[in-house]
Amino acid sequence: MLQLSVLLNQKEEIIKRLNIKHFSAESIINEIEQIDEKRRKTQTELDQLLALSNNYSKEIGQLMGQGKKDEAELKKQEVLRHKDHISELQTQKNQLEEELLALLVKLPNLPSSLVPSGKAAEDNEVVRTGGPDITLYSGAKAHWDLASQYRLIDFELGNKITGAGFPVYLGKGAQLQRALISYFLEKANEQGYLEIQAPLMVNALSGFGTGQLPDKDAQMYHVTEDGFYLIPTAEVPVTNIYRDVTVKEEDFPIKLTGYTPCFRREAGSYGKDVRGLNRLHQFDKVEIVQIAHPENSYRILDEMVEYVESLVKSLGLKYRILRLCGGDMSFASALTYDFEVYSAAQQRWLEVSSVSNFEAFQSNRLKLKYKDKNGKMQFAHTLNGSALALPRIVAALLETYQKEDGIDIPEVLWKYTGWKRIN
RNA sequence: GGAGAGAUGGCUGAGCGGUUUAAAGCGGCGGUCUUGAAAACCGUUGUACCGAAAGGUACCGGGGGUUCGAAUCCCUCUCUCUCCGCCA
Repeated sequence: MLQLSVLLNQKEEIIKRLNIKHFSAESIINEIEQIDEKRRKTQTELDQLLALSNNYSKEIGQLMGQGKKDEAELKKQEVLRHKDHISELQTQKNQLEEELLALLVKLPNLPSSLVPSGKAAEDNEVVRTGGPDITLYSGAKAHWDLASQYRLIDFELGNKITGAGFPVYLGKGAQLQRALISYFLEKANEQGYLEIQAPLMVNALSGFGTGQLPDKDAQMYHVTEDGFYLIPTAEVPVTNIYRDVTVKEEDFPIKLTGYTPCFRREAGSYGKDVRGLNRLHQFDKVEIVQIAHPENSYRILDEMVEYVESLVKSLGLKYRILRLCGGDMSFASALTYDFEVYSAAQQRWLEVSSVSNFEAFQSNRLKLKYKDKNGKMQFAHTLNGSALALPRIVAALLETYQKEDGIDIPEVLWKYTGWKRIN
């Protein structure tokens, strides 16, 4: 959520920058301006009346103490004259505040100055490409065929138990999942991230804090009976640890990591996008989160990108890093780098990580602050990234390392799997 | 799931409906003293909003109500603790 004071002071600039996200903000901001003005007026008037009535009440108390009941009674009548007006103003003020929030929440975060203008995925900027070139033997298979040939993943079974997009991993398929999770967590620990096991369901306040709610909730499974949401990413519970928290300036940066399954409804997806492991309703992911001093957040974003790159590299996958354009980035992000690995058999790029700086956008919703050197409260910056999401990594691993008689897995995983080859 | 008790500032913990403008202690910050420190003593101590400022308003788990006036009384929700039941 953008800060109201900033919004009103730099109106033109903000409208211009939101254009990069292809969001026209002018009418919303104008409306905000009007409502805010009404809100201020209402509060000033209300506060004056409350002050008046508080004073009368105090006097009544004193008069009662002195036994001057008649005088007290007169004052009571005086206060009663304003009572209706006070409650009217109070209702009005609450209403205006609600309206204001409802509008504020509609505005996406401002893109940083590095964000390329552009409408869709094709307009993303390739920052760099890395990893080995892959030449497959003729007759190489897509990961879904490999998965069933070696009995690693049973999509049909998941279909039976739950529905499409909930695969069942078996044997070495399941072990590979566990190995990747352990590997990613151990690496994050080495980098100083505190490992967290967080709830897989969150309440609405948490969903609001990180920006999934309101309006963007079509992506989440909703447990209506209890008012909970299944998390679409560990970002939600992990970042919300710091909701309503004032951190000490010297504690920056706060580094957290967590493995969780992620649940996404993915309404409207179809075709080759959802084939095999390409897009699932439930998948595993290790997430890294940082809470940072505003002065350092972009240096930290670079650091996180470097870290994620080291992971992808260590798995020997061909990859590329994209700087997302305004049209392709998320609502809450100021700058996002996506990592894609090459699916050799499908001959397409698959997104396996998204690393973002949200600046103060989430903090403002979370009320996540620190006290600066002058003793003023300021919003912290939040960042997060996948490190990494498993299914597409598995898809790329299977396809990249397939031979005619088996699949070799990267050496870094051996100590977690206990074996080197699928055959 | 049932019964009972509770939720007060950074922490502990008082608080007959009206000098509560939330006591006191601890902690934090500043100062005096000291070569330095400790001790002692003095002062200070939250957040949000309105206001150019002076100042004002709100906040005692959340929401609502009674009252001229609510931390205090009533309703309701949430959470915590104790006991019982169930259970990995």
